Amino acid sequence: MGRKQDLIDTALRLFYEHGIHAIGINQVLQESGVAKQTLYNHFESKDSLVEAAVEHRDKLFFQWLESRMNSKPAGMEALMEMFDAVHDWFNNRVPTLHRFYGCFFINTCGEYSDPEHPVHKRCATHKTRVFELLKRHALEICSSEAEAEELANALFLLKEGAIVKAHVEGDLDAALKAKAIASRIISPHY
Amino acid sequence: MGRKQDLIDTALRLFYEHGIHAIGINQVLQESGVAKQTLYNHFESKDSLVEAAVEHRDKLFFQWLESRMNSKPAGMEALMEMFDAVHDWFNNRVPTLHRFYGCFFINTCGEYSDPEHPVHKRCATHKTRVFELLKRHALEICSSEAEAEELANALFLLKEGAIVKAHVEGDLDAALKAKAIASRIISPHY
DNA sequence: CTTGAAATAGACAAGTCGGTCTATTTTTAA
DNA sequence: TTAAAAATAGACCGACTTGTCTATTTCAAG
Repeated sequence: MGRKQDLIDTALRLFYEHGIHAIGINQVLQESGVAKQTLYNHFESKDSLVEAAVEHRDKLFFQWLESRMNSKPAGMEALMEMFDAVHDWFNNRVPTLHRFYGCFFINTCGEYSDPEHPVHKRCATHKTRVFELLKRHALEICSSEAEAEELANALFLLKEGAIVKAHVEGDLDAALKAKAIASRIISPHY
Repeated sequence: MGRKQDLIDTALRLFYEHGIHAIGINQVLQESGVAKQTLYNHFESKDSLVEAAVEHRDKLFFQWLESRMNSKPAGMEALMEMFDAVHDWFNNRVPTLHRFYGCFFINTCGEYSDPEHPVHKRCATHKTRVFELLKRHALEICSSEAEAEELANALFLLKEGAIVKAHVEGDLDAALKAKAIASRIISPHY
């Protein structure tokens, strides 16, 4: 599993930092120190390497976020912890996620706009997974499923907005501002 | 002004739909019907055409949003109108803005991650302009500058989050959901 | 009608793209 | 130890990249 994972790691790092279409296969090979034939032994095309990179980022990011939220009591506190977690991410305190260059999935959908493209779909799946994570915790403090859905949606939008603001405008406190708004939304819920 | 604007229009359309690095100069030339030398007569490089496209999109988008908001009484109603406006955008009812492929500025920052790059900076400027527009209206219904800043920030994050959700997950009602959340945030303000 | 600017087509350069192929070396297992 | 599998370097392919250059044509103003 060594070479294949090296390729995925290097590809993800370069794709995340510079965008996917800006990075050529040869650069991935050079920086990973893997031979070209080895790449095409493990992947049938660049696109399939891209899919693997997206898949890997999904795993990295989701596991990280889930474990951060699980470090707090389910419900309110876990939901608030999410904002502290992304705050750390924005400020480059999460080595696992590399330096912050916005959301890899948002960036990637900008390059694969067609919603039917497998890469775009894979990014959508990631976002849906995160949303479900929020909803699970929202259910702990809401009196109905519909209310939990609404709350999870509000927190999700604030989080996505904060990611955009942090990346585009370089606002490193975007997560904390989002958290403040979230806490005002969440308080009537308990 | 004919040929130059043709180039900008065509470039913007293609960049928005497919991403910037995925589109070559030759494709812009072919689809606009302009000769290569004419392009390099008006622009010194592809990057400078990219900057012109970003500038143009800023103008198109901002003027559209501002006029939509100005069609309502300043303050609360104008702020709510923003969500109806982007709802129309998401659902392809604003021909001026082309078919919806997410936010061109967010997408572009995904391809130009370096915050010092002129293209990235230009995208940041756009977002700041929109934020200031919101803040101007927030001041109409807030009792302090700080409060207006907070309100504008909340609405801004919800709007950005809705754009992301609409594009990545294909949620065409994202703007209406954001509006519902916004109206609950905004009501204590008056 | 003429002159000069603007636009044209298209060849050309030097380099990169994704991808294939061959031939050699390294690693792994029986 | 030996045989198969995996990885290697690097040539090679055709297409495409941004950008330059020449030579011709279109067009508008005097």
